[in-house]
Amino acid sequence: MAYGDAIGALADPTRRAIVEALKGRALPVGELAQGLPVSRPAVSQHLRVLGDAGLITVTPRGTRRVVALRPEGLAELRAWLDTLWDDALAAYAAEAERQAKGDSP
Amino acid sequence: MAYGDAIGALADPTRRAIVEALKGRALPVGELAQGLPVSRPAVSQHLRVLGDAGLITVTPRGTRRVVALRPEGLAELRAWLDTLWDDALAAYAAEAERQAKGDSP
DNA sequence: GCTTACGGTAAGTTGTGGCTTACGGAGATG
DNA sequence: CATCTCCGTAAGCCACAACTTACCGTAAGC
Repeated sequence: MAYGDAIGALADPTRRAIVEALKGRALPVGELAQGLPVSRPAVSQHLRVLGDAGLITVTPRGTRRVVALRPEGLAELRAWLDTLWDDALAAYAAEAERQAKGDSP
Repeated sequence: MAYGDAIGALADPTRRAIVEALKGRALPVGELAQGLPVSRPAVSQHLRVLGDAGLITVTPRGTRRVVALRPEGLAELRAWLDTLWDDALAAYAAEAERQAKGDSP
């Protein structure tokens, strides 16, 4: 159930802010933390969660650690959401038809 | 930021179980609670959260309250995820190209 | 080799979210 | 009207997650 980890990771506003900040470009941890309203250790802890969820990669470059989005991590979540969407639509249509047929007159 | 509510709602495992249970068909609250490992009041509280997030609809039918998935609630979340996906791919490609060009020899 | 910048880890605090039990109200049924 | 089922709300408890400060590795620059 890896999409559960991903959705759990993205549920936190600070972690969504991190992800949004990484949408354009990869960033070292310090630079990333500078644009956020929390301390740098807090960012480190969030990065661990995002990493465990497979949503980011961290690449050491010299003394910096460059953080980047990892598209594959989103794939599973997208797949789950899509099937959920399809099933919801199907159930919705089925219910509407039941009502149209006069299920409980 | 309505997708935030949606993602927050889906972050909880019990609420995901509720959503999964509703994938096939709409259900009254009691019947829904019967298939879950938590008490009925707990389900009621979860339904409030899911309802506030726009992910379900609750329709009184006699003395029952029938719960159904609401596909539109998923639309915004899907849209956000899709743009995130696109941007992640773009950033990933850009980073790969930077490295190929020999950014830091 | 020493120092400095970068950043992960440890320890402790606190707010909040999910759960339970107990209760109350609305609609069907006789 | 009396009763019974269905379900939402209130109150209280507890675990956990997010944050802070303090500390310690590790790579680079002089």
